[in-house]
Amino acid sequence: MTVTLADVAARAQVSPATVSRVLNGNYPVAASTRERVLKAVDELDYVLNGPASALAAATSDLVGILVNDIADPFFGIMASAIQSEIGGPGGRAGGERLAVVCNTGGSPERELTYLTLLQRQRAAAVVLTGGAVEGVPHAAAIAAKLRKLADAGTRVVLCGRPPAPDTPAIALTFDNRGGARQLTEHLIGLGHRRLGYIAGPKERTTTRHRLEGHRDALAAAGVEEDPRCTVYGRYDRRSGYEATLELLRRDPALTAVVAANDSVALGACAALRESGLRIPEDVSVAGFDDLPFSVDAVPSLTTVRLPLAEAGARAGRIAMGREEPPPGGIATVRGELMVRGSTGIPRT
Amino acid sequence: MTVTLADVAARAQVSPATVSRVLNGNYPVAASTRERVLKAVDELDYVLNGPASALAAATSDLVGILVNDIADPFFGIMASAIQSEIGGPGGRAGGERLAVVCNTGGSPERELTYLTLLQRQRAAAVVLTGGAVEGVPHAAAIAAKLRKLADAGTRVVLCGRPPAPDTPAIALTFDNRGGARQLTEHLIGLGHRRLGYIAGPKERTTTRHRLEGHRDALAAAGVEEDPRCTVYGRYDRRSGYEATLELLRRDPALTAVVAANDSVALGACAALRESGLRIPEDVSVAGFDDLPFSVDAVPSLTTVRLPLAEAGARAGRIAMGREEPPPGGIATVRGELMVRGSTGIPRT
DNA sequence: GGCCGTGCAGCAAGCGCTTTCTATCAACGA
DNA sequence: TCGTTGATAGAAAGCGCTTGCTGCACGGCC
Repeated sequence: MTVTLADVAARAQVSPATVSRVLNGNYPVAASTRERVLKAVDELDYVLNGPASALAAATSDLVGILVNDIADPFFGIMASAIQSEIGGPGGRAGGERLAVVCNTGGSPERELTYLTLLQRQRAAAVVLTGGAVEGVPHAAAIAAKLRKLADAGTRVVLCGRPPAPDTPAIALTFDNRGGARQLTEHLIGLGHRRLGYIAGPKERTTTRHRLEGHRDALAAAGVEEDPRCTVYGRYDRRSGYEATLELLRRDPALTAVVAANDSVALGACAALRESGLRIPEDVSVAGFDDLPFSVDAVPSLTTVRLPLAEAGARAGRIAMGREEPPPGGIATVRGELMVRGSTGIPRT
Repeated sequence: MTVTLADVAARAQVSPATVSRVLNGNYPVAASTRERVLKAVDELDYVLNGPASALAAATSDLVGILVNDIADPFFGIMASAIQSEIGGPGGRAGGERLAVVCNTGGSPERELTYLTLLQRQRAAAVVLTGGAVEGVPHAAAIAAKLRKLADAGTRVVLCGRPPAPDTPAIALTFDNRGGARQLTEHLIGLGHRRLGYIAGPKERTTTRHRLEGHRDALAAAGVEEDPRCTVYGRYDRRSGYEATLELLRRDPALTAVVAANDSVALGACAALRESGLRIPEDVSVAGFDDLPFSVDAVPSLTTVRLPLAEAGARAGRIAMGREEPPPGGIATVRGELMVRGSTGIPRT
């Protein structure tokens, strides 16, 4: 059968307690004893029983990372950065932790279930990334769960998600609103007045904030906004493609398309091109996030760069207690406008 | 303190054993009793203690997914597909399992450490994705670990990775060699004779197989190959950019660039464009994988489509024991040549 | 010389759950 | 009416580890 602590103890001629202490290194053990134990561990190829250890110590080395869509680099980049700080193998942290990336698909139910699963595993920390789904029942349920997790000693960090009120969760929030505003201001500054907006899924905070920023800019510039110029969709390329065709149908004279994110913007570009429109001569296109492929689009995409990796790394450190949480438990992370080739002055 | 099974039992006026049986549903319990128990669970907001349960039952509901780079959609797509079949919340499988995505960064050491961590957690299954690192010590160490995992009852599946000899691991291998060969044959068929090849990291199986397929095609067509026409790099855009400049320096007259994957190809496109070369009029470019953004490149990328999602889903099902493993434990998954706008006849 | 502080190691009591074995009880056929 | 059987429920023994407390030896100190 599998090797247990007791087997190692027997081989090293010490008590199980001593083996445990050698392995955990949290109690003085004579050097000679330690060596004997380590030798036995090695010879027997002993691997600690995680569940047993977690049970006895009432702690776990699991850290959960919740993402909306793991196939989307937006989340992949953040998850990667978080994980690199979590420790895990190769991380700088001593204790080896298992970072668990969970794919919620953007569904609040699955999010909740994953949180329960993590609670069940007595996770050491949980990082929730990306926009939340709005709506009282969901928000309340998630908040309640986060509170319970925190009560049980799990550190909870939100990365790229608005703060969860009445919750001990630390929030690193992206300034989606400000970024979107800057972007649209840029377009307005170029002379655009007829802008189409392709939003994300309707009930997401990210969607709402970006849209609000866009509208703020329009309002500030005195550009009146036709609600028909906003189309809702998903955060993917396909959605951008379809929404753009729809926008073009509604207003063939629009001169700019602002997309909810870069993938959507790429889909928009494809649709415009197929419609015989040049970018940016006929129609300007702007994205959001500045994912790695955006600079490679032709023309390269004007967008708002979000420091995904930096934010993720910081969230990871906070989750591990290796960095002070921001004052008030909330920090706003700003984006940076990247003006590139896909936006220009409107056609006359 | 936290609520335990005993608390629930007390409240429902039954024994802990009965509560356990209700929760696991693997033993007859009278309907009335079950209801009483479930009510108590609900009222107390009881959450099972995972470690304790795993310890007592000697099983765990953790499933590990190892990926080389979680920020790369290649792995994100596979991981997403695997996870969707693993069960997890929302999955069709009844038992709720926690899918753990582990980011190895392509390092065999970290891979090994993650495997140990999963072994420690007594994972129910492990899926390793993507190419392996070649080299006897590593391969042997990984094989030994896989054997040990399998011995301990963990199901081991390789997805998009060559079979691990002397190992009970089920392998779903991509036909990288065949795909690469087809791709290069396509280019040769167009009339290209001076092809540059941008390979991935030198010690990876994926790199080697794709390169071999490329060379097979060249050899079969009687095109003699200059080793200077192959440049090694990483599997990212940057690498493609730099490698292309290098290739151009070595042979300004080349008419086609074959890249190790789509990201690399995109970088190659950028470099060519900056060098004043048109695609495909001056130089053809081909990628591999057919990631979602590849069709949006301008011109859209000729590449080999790998059924990442399908393969991942299948790997997930096999890992869960919901699908028969292929005969011999090995299946080859073929790619499909996607001819698009980035390849054309060579300039004269 | 007796005492005590110090440094290490062991004992043993759990951690919260699962599961085997046993007990109970009602129904039922003989 | 009684033994038998089937369906449930409970008692209790762990699962493999951690850790508070105890035990012991050694050396320095008064």
